[in-house]
Amino acid sequence: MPPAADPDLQPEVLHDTVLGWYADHARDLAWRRPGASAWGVVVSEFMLQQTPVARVLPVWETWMERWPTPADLAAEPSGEAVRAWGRLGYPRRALRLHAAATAVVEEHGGAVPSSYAELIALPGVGDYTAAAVASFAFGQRHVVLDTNVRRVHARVLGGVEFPAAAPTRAERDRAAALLPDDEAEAATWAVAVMELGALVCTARAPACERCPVADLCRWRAAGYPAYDGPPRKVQDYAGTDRQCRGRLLAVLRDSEGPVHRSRLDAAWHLDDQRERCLASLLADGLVVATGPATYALP
DNA sequence: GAGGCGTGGGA
DNA sequence: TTCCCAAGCCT
Repeated sequence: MPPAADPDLQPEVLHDTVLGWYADHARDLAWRRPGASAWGVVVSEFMLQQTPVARVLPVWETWMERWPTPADLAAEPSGEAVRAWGRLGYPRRALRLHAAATAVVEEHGGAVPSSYAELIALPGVGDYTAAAVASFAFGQRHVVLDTNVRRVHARVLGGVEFPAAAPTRAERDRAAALLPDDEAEAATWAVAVMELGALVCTARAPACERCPVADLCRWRAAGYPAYDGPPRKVQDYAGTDRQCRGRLLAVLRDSEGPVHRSRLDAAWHLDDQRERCLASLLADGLVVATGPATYALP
């Protein structure tokens, strides 16, 4: 067998190393257990979009107990999903999950579809979530490109600290080239690389001393060059419409029935901003007007 | 394609 | 305390 151009990055070596590490270090997350349903995986993926695992766990448990199937959720008003979403953040995800459950019932007989094409057609399901569900719930071979995977690839393969702001074609091709040929192995590879990024190759403090592929890592080999790309944008929060919307929605979430406008007025001090945010919540369908001056969850 | 969209916690 | 970031999606 001829020597590879870059023996450090033989795919088989990376596969074996990462898969071996995953076998020993994978977290025992509820949605990964053998008995977990495809619906359970879908629910977890919606909740995990931009929200840490630790905060998702308890909500996922109560959610799945209350709505063990898509039909169970679809049978309730979407407002119940928003209420049960609690403080996970980005509550439009709750609305989309409810809409996805409805679509599963109406278009797929109540069973979560298994193909990428059908999955990505569901509300709130983008490229990542479609690939993740097809891979994790159905064992298929897909490029699963989330923030963890992108960071691991940027470092180990690209030799840089962070990936570009948005996935590039080159990144996608690189990930595809590295995907194991075997379907089952590819599915495990996808979750294993994600887990490595989540537990070891983290954004702020990578634990290279615990990393199974440290010896293969180009970023490490290059001496950990500092990030020199465009500024990575951090979102402001205090005083933004997002915070205002959150305050308003919290009032409705914590109330049994419709609330009077005065309750919302007390939740935010700036009149113009409060009105604008209430209007946007109504437009999003997160809030409905139940009377001349009363509002409720849908 | 850039910007909007929640919330909480660790460093 | 402040800053950064956490399994994205949609317009």
